[in-house]
Order: sequence, then structure tokens, then C-alpha cells
Amino acid sequence: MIDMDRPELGALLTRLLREVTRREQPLLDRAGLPMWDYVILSALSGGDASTQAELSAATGRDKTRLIENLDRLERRGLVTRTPDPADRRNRIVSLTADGRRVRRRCHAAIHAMEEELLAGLSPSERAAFEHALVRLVNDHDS
Amino acid sequence: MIDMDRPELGALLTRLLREVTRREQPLLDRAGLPMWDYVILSALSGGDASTQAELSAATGRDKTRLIENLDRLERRGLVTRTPDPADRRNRIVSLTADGRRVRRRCHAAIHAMEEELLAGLSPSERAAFEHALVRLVNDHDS
DNA sequence: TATTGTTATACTCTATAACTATA
DNA sequence: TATAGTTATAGAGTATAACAATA
Repeated sequence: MIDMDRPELGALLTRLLREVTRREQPLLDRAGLPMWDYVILSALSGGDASTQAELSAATGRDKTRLIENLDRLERRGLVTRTPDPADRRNRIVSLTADGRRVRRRCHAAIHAMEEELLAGLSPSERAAFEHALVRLVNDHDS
Repeated sequence: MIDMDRPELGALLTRLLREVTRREQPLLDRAGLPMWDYVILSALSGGDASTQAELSAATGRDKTRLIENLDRLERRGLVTRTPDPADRRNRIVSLTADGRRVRRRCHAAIHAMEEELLAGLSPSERAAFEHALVRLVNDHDS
């Protein structure tokens, strides 16, 4: 009985993600943004969350570790934290105009990097890949 | 100028990898294998490396952290370390018959899990996805 | 009593440098 | 001198639990 040993999904995804991260790092460094800070800006930009608890769930960042990111982002004037009038335990996190600008610039740079990374795929291959990736992520949104 | 904000590759890959890992963990726990131990067994099984330095490069595991994994695997009788006669600084790492068995059993369980994870894709979607993934990883083997 | 945000503590992981034995 | 493997140590990242404010 021969084991074909097709490479595992975990191994493939790990390698590809490592490469994406490697290329992304200098782009974020240029903006002075730690990776998690950028992830948080992106989640806010996408409207995925308003309170810190929602932000934690949306990004997968532990709520206790989220705080140092928000502290730094707030200090830099990229986000604001304001108490929710409806339930004053909550704090609504919002992007400032500056935060939106910084995030958009980073996103553009990252988008260009991704174009380059995917350039080896034919248009149809690429469409199929991205479509399947989005499908899988949405199907299994833990 | 409207920013379409297509989700980024990094975010998508992170989420999917998180889900794969979450499903893989109990399978490895059942075999008593820490994640890295399994990665190392797999690399050896694939013939990607023979010395520890090569193993480190093949898996992306730091050479100093590799050692505790090899110590444990050797203690359990799943791998052997023997000095290379040609250059006695090197140590050749090999799978034992037991190591091969353990690794094959885990691989089978993980393979079944992946089948389930990908079940939502049509056969053509799935083929396209896997093909593109392998292409991208091979193209950018850092 | 339960929940949001926060702080403190302990634990794990990781990176660095130093050591040995070979070459 | 340089390299493979090993060990030790310090720093960063992480998880847990406890706390204050609010419901």
C-alpha cells in the first residue's frame, strides 16, 4: 500500500503565510506599525467591530493583549476609545481620519506586494484560488 | 476613489491555518506528538533532510530549538542520531520503523480531517485550490 | 451575579551568544 | 579559522487569574 504523501494543507499554508509575512514586514516597518496594530486598524476599517470585546473576537487577539495595541494606537492618534452611552462598560473604538489614512496607505502597499506574489498564476488560476480561499474561510468561521 | 477592500491574503491564510491547526491538535494529542515533533517526522519521511542543519532549514525550526524535539523523539525510539562517518561533526537523523509507523498513522488521520475540511468545495474548485497553493509555495521557496 | 475593560503574575516560546568537538 | 551540534540565558510573547466599574 503506497502512501502518496501529498503535502499537507497545514505545511503548505504555513510556508505560504511565512512568505507573505516576510514580504509584509518591511512595508509595515516603514509605517512604524507592529503587525497586530495593523490587523486591528484593518478590522476597524472593515467595520467588523466597535467594542474591544468584538475587536478581540474579530481579530483573534486576546482581549488582554489587545490593550497595549490600543494604547499605542490611541497615543499616536490613530484610534479613539469612547465610553458607550448605552452601556458604559463598553468602550467604542473608532478610527480617526489619520488612522484611516495610515491604514489605507499600508493596505495599498500590501495589495501591490500581493499582486507580485500572485503574478505567477494565470488569471483563472488566481480567481479560483482566491475564490476557494474565501469560501473555506467563510464556511469555517470559528 | 473607492477602496474595494478585498480581504488580504495574510488575513485569509491566518484564519484558515488557525482552523486547520485547531482540528489537527486533537489528532496529534492522541498520538502524544507535539506539533513540531510531527513536522520533523514528516520532513524526515519526505527525505527532505538528513543532518540536523538540513532539518532545521527544511522545517524552518531554529536549530537550537530543534534539539529538544530530537531528544524526545530519540527517547521514544522514533528517530536515531548517528555521527556521519564522512564528517563527524554532522549527525544523521533517521526515522526508525516505529517512527515511520507513528508518522503514517498521524498523516492518515490528518488527511481524513482535511478531506472533511475541503468537502464544501466542488472537485474542480478543490483541484484548482490545491494546484495553486502548491504552485505558490514552490515558486517562492525561501 | 455577570460582563467589560484593565492590571499583575507566571509560564512558554524564541533569539542570542557562548561552548565542544570536529574539520 | 570555520562549522555542526549543544547549552545557557535573557527577552518577547502568551495565558490565567484577579480587580474595578458598570449592568
